[in-house]
Amino acid sequence: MEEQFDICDYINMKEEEVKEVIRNIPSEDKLYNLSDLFKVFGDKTRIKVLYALSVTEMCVCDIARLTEMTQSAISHQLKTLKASKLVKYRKEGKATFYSLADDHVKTILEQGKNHIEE
Amino acid sequence: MEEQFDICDYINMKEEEVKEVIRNIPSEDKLYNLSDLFKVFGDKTRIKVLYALSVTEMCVCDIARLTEMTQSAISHQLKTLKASKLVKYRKEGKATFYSLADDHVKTILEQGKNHIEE
DNA sequence: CTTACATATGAGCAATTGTTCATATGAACT
DNA sequence: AGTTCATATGAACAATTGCTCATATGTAAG
Repeated sequence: MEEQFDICDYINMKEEEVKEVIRNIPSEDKLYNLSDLFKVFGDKTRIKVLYALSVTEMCVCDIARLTEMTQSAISHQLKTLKASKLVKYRKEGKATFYSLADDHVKTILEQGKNHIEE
Repeated sequence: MEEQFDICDYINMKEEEVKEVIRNIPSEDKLYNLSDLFKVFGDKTRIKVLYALSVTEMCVCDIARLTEMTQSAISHQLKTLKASKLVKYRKEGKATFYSLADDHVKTILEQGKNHIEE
């Protein structure tokens, strides 16, 4: 059995706790999805968009206008938000209206706000 | 008054909604803090660490061992987590024991998990 | 079928990020 | 003092990211 990490010699934990920690750490797959989801929230522009959409559905051009970003930048970001299933959309003529996909979005934003506001 | 964004001509919203959207978008300062907080969750290694610490406090070397990362990588990440007030620590001899700063951490992870698991 | 408008998208670039490696700090023990 | 162990930190590098710019797609109206 070879050491692959340059870490300390002793384990400062009870055998039982070690097992529970290992059991508690999600699978690589889940970690990947989870971090990917939070990455999406980790950008000012996207958070602005989400807050805007938490009021009402909006077309791309109005999102751009109210967030003070270019149409292109917003369009790129909406693609990201769509990929994470945080927003959905419907087409109406030339316009595309975006809205929040579900209530998780608001809840996650709310929890984040709680943390920074204390 | 000059146009600074290459967006559409019309506003597809009621005057009232425009006002509410503007009111609802957080200040630059708050957006900065919020996105910065979520950025911290946006990394597999840091999420692993947080899940590990959600079981029990642990010293750096044990975190490294159980997350299968190097001591240095973990130490750097703990610095980030500390800066966001997601973890706290106490020193005991040569070792430093880290633990979750509060329950928001678990709640935020929980909400994220809820979103990806549907 | 043109033209105009709304949105999407690809390439390119600067900025940010996570890891590794080497080294520094600091505590405990001889 | 010197040695060992646990942790922290700085520099460097590859990888990722968010924007801009130019252009493509698609819809509606003339």
